[in-house]
Amino acid sequence: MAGQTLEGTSTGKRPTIDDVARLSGVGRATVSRVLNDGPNVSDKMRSRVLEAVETLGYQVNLQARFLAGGANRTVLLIFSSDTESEPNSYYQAALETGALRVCAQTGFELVTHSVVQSGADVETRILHLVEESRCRGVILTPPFSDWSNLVRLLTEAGTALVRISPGSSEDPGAPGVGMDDEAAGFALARHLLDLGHRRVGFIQGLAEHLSAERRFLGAMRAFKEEGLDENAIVSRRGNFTFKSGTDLLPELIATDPRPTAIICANDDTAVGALFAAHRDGLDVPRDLSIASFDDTPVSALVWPPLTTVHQPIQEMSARAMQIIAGAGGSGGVAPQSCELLPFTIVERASVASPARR
Amino acid sequence: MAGQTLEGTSTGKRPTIDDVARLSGVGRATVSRVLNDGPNVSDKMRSRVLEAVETLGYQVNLQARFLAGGANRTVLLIFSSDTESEPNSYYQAALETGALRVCAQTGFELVTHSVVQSGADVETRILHLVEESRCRGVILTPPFSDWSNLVRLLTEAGTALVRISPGSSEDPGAPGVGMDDEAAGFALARHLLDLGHRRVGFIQGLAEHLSAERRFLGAMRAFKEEGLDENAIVSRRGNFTFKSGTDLLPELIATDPRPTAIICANDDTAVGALFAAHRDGLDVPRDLSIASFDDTPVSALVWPPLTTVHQPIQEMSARAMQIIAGAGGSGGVAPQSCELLPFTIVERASVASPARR
DNA sequence: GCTCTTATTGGAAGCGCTTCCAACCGTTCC
DNA sequence: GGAACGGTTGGAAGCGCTTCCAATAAGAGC
Repeated sequence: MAGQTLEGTSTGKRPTIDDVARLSGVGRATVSRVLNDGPNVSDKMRSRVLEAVETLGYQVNLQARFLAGGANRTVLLIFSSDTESEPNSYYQAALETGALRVCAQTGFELVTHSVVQSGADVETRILHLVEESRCRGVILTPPFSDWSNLVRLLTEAGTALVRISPGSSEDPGAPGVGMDDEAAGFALARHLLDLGHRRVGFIQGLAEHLSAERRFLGAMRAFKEEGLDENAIVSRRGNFTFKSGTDLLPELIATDPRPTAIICANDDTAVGALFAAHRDGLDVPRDLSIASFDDTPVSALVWPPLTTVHQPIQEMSARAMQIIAGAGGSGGVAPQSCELLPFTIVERASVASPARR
Repeated sequence: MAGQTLEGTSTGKRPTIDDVARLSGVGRATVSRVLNDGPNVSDKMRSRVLEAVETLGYQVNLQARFLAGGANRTVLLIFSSDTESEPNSYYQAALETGALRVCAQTGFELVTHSVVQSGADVETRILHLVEESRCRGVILTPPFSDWSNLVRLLTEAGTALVRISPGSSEDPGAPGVGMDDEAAGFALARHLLDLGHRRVGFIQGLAEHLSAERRFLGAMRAFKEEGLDENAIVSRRGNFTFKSGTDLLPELIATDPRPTAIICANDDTAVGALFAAHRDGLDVPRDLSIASFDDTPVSALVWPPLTTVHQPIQEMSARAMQIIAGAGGSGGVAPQSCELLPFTIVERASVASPARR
């Protein structure tokens, strides 16, 4: 081979691995090994290559790397969007932020997809999305995380899958990350009981969101263990919206005897209930305590601020990303378990002991 | 050539373009043309290929397509994240949702990045992100959209760049999408004037967010045109947070004569101000009107709901995506102008005529 | 000193796709 | 009737990278 042509290296184009190889006077394969922390590279070679990379400002072409068989570093984050309703923006943004944080550390890329939940071919559409992207992993958010058929399809497609807040932690299938919703429901109910409440209303969420159902069941268990009368508890089914709260609160406080506290499936509903309470001239918490789940920012912004169960949303998605990132080339993702992150009850002013009647 | 080998097409692997070519008995180049809606393909060939694609369930490998020179369909959405503060989740989520909607229609992929704003090498880090991804375009959100050096660097790197809410619409550089902040500020101030307010307080945002400054200037223009006294207006500088509102409201209402209305740079600040008003025993809107900008969901959830200027966030990012998607292979993005989307004042209960003293 | 291992190294074969270009075909025009 | 022509078609050359594999260098053991 004639003298190594150091000239004519790059002409406006980005440097390639061959440019690096030429500059450092080594083979292309060696450069590749250095770039991938491969084994069997002498220190001398390594530093020579690294130096060339530095001077050339070389950056690998990820598409080429993947084409050639390297592992893709893309992870899909899939949200459900109802056709018209505003998405639950905080929940979505927080999940994303948590995942993004881990991405920045690990060099992964997060691609977000919002899939309209209606229509018959939803599962197929998602499957297509995943296959086309050739991604390394998928993070599925509720309620998709509970669609066991979808979970099965994706798993069969060989995707590293992590589910956010799966409804049942024993459900076989893919691993999941969530919090112990049943225990959270129990704890919040217990908190109200400890303050002296004996008549409680509950505004539930959508039945298909299993994790929300588990919160409800946990609360019911607390009431039952306390020996409360069956009809000491009144519940109505909402759909997680502000409107659920404004619409259903009147129904709950119309019952006799009137509840002294209301638990809502999520903060938005609670804020709606609070709004309705103001509207109807009730003083919170003197006349009525209101508590909820999630601890989204709005819960601290309203007056009075809401007592709510803090759900570690960012941590959940961060953990999900870690699981995928750690799954390595093919090492099976952690066993099909569901990691439960700790929750805490954030006590604010919307809850107090019931006024003596 | 011997009989076309229809057998042995795929063995567990995904079908490739060659499989399609073989099955349909045409050349690989023709398949490629069909897939890309290329010119000069007879209907007969086209339908034959399409049929083969169908039976094989073929999907292009995007990485390979890009490697071979096809246009990438990835767009980067870059957010700024302060080290620890909670991101403005609604703003972020709404921008993303808008962009995602267009992505779904156009087959683009949105990759979100959250870049920590502190540190000296921020611009370099962003540039790296962009170069490494080989993306088709970049959407820059505030305050990055006003970093003219960054804009210049990215433009020089040959990226299709669209800025969200750039501070100045005349600023040369890349195209932008926003709303007429100056006019919005003017309109909101005018609204208060029309109701009879003559003493107004203003809680500003961070000075580096130029679009917020323009709102302030617009409001000041309205006051000036009305002939209000210089010191009829009191302003304090906040940082867009709830805390800004709670902290600064007392200062504003401590002035003599006391303002009858407060304008806040954004909803969070207004919610804080409202919180402080409750705390300090003021009745909103009887004792004090509060208005703000953005119309994020929280503005409708608090009591009383806030009068605020609706900013079409989703539409802004949707438009940004369209500009990038429409920029085609290389056709220069629309001239370096800034598209201004219409805003509207959403009248709610937090604003009323000042009480007669 | 010489053969046998073992750690390094570079050549070359693709990964799946786009695109240039030469070949081809049915027309149109002189 | 033959030359020129524009619409079609398929072969082949990469895009930049990983990885298999043969080749070489360097120790190790007798």
